[in-house]
Amino acid sequence: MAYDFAAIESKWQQRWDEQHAYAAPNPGDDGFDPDRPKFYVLDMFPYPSGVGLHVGHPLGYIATDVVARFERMLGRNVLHPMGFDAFGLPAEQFAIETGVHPRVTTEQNIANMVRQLKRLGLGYDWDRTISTTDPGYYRWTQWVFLQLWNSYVDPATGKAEPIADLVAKLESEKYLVGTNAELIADYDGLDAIEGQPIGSRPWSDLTQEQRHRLLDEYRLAYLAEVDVNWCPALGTVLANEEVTAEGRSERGNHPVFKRPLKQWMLRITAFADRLIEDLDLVDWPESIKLLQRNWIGKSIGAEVDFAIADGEANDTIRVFTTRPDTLFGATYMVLAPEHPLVASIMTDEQSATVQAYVAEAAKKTNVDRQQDAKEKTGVFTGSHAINPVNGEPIPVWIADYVMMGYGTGAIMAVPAHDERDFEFARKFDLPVRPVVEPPGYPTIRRVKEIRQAEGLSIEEANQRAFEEACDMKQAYTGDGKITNSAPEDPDGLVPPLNINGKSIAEAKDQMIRALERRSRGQAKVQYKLRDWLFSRQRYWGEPFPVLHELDDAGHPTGHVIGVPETDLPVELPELDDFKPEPMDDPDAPPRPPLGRAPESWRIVERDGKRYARELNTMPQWAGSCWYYLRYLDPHNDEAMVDPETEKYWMTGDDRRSGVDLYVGGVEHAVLHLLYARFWHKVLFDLGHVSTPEPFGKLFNQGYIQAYAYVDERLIYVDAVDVINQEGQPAFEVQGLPNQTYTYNGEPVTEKYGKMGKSLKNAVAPDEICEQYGADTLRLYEMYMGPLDQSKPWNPQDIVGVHRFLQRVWRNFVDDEADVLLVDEHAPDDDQLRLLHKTIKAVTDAMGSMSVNVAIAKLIEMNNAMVAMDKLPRALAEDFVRMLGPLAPHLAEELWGRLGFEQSLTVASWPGYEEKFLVEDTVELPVQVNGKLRGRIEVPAEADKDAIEAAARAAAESDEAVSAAVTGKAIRKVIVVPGRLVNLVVG
RNA sequence: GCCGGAGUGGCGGAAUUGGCAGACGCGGCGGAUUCAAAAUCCGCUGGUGGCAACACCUUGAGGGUUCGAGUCCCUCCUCCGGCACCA
Repeated sequence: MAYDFAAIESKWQQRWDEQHAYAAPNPGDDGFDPDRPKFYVLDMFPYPSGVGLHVGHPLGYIATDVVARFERMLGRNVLHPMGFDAFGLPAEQFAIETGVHPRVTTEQNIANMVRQLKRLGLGYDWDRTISTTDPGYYRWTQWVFLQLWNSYVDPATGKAEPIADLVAKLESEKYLVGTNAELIADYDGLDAIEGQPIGSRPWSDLTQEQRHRLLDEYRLAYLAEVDVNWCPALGTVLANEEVTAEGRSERGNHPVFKRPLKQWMLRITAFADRLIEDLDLVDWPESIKLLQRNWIGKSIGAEVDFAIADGEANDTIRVFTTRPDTLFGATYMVLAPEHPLVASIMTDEQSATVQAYVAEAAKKTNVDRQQDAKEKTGVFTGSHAINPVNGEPIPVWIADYVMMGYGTGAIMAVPAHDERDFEFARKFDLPVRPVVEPPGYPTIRRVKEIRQAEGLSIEEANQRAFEEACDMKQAYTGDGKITNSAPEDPDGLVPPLNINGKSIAEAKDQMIRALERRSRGQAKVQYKLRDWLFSRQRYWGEPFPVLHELDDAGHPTGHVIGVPETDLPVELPELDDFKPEPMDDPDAPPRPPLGRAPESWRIVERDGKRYARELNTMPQWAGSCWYYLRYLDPHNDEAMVDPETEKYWMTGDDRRSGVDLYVGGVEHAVLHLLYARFWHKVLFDLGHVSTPEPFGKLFNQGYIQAYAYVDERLIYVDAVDVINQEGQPAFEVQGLPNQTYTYNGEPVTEKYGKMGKSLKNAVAPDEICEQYGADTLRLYEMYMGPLDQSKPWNPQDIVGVHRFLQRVWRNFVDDEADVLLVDEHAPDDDQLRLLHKTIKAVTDAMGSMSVNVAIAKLIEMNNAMVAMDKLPRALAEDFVRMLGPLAPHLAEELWGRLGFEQSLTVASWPGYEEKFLVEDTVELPVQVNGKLRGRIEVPAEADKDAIEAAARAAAESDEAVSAAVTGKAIRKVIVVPGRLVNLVVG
């Protein structure tokens, strides 16, 4: 009988399904063994799309399945779950087009994908599967949201704590409330009148309304008016990543506008520091850590307040700078065009120019601004500000190279030491004053010389000296010593501050302290990270578990209460029409689809008051922020997850905290992976989870790429139907040089990219399973190359691994007689050595996720076994065990034929480590003058002397070695234990 | 522009992390089987020279460290990813 993969695979898939073979027991369940260490291996769960999986999707799933099976083999209690991230725009869009409710299509899509996944023989614990759209699931998404809403970050601890604790601290006057709603704990040192710090008040002085507002300022989930990407044609806000570079919606290509809207926000910025620091706790690719660090974008510097010289006396312009040390070099200031002070500080003469510039800037999108970045533009406001350290008035400009969205939207410009400021100063002929002396350049002395020689002013001499030092080509941003500080203030208003000769780091420090003493600034840490815009005007998402209080007239009062936990979930109402409402007017108020829900859903009465439900829904990312926790205890109605269960799966003694291995694509580097870490930290602070980080080890799999073809209009055509000039299907005979391709007789051009629907080059796994079987597909995908690399799908290569499986089959089973070719004779020493070597290599390779190498070793071993007359049983059994994680169906079948009743792929391998991982002898290469001449076998424990002695013996006895040494003296013997011996002769 | 990562046969890729470069697979060539084809099996397959054993060359380019470099250091080139006026 030939290798009948179809029969074998369906037989075993059915059996695994019936037996719930991959169900992992929780503590307290039947079959739970507390002595087994846990191993939690997780895939990034997919979106259940209507077209199902293509062969690129399961790449990561197969890898985790191999690891899961391997770890199970080593005796661990393995949790390997799968679920679906099913809320979101595509389902809704599809529903709008077809009129079928998204729940229906979602369920169909999930069923289809489960079928596809099972067909690949992936050993998931299907009893634990979840879908984010299931009310039993999103009930807990809402619950987590309420945790956020009911928490604040305490300034003393930096941790999330219940908002009730804040109330208690305010009531006991542990905290007073400052003028800007800041919490003041240690008010001993502040100026006080009658024991109370100026400008601060106790909680008891606040009105009900003020208390409400104050708490809302601190909640981790809050409502705020923010600038959002508003797409009137789609009737919804969009996330930045849903907007194209041209400022249009990714779906439908409609214009997108920036506009302020009141939206739910999550205070992720309160965790910015910890999100950076705790990256040190996890085993993630450095590139991903770097991406997150850059995204959070921490800058350490200072805020400095500049008084306005000739405007209203009270106005100050606050700037953020990372270079407070260069404050003496600030020769002008720049405000972003959107800066709120622009209108009040421009002079009458300049107002027309300024207004024109501001209006022009408002029309530009961010993208235009970037494209215009090469040419700086700006206008003078007519006003001046006072440099707080030398009292000098400097002009205030407006320019769009300063962004309102970062820092304070205003900068002090130091053209001598900032490239952008330099460029701007050159263009508008503003003074450039160097205050950092490049090493080796004596600026101060040179300035003096120039002044004496040419009788120039300080300003002019500085300029000249700087031109010499920097060749006037660019700003000097390197290290150096401070110069030019502390010029005298003619009015004597500002005490001189001399920091000349200090290093940049020292000068930053001194400058900040000086600013603090004068109340003109303070140290400040700035982040690029923004708070997370958390609401969408869509139907197919989680409803918010909050209620808006209404007054008697039915208008919102602005007060919000949380829905009690016992009333969760807030289910999505049934709607006949869930379309978002398109509108032409970009300023019209949004009308989210939930506004069309029946009044019985929208309006709630509680304690005699009327409340309106929130009509926005949560964004796509919400459900995926915590799903890895729900897998642990998916049917729990009492809690998100049982604490004991959470502790067991998320903490391990000898392993990393959290999920032991998390595999997914890089595209989630800064969104999902950052959001999930944020939620996890909140849950950690509140005591709901036991680890500070959710994912101990992260692995990014590469993409499967494939050729794609575009016609003359640059539109992708179905790749499978493209033929080359010989009439062969291009998709099967790939990568040939100098080919011409046609589609329906029309010429097309070959491209190359990520496999997927948009390039029309997707290959369905079902086709491959049909033709070669799931084991072949699994093996091929693992064999293509390193898991973290992108690699081309090449159908020709599939036969290679298929032949391997056929060879394995023939090796074990006689084709004609259908009998086993294995008997009880003992393997000889060479065979055993080969087996040990292979198992060691396979183990090492699997451990380092190099599954492709592990497969190569198995092929090598099988090729060696083919040459044997009959397989010794000991060899055969261990070979099948190693094959188990990679080709589980075939391995199960052979295991059964070897006479075992118990399933192989859920069993552990007893005695594995003692049996194979102990090496007693090692083979060392022997070199003569760096050239390999022979090998010696020495005990693994041998010390340097013993190895040297063995090598000297080989120089006498070993033919090749002695030939190389003959006639020459051994001058030196280099011994690297465990590695090599080198005889230096001459 | 800045920050990452990578360059090895005709192709995908190995190389115990400084120790026989090219494992394993594809493709190619030759052979077996077959009326024939597909499938399958066996042998060869980095380059140059040689009938041959063998010799020499070879990991993007150039230099360096070392008994020994694909691997480490410096300079340059190319490709891929991320960020992009972030003060």
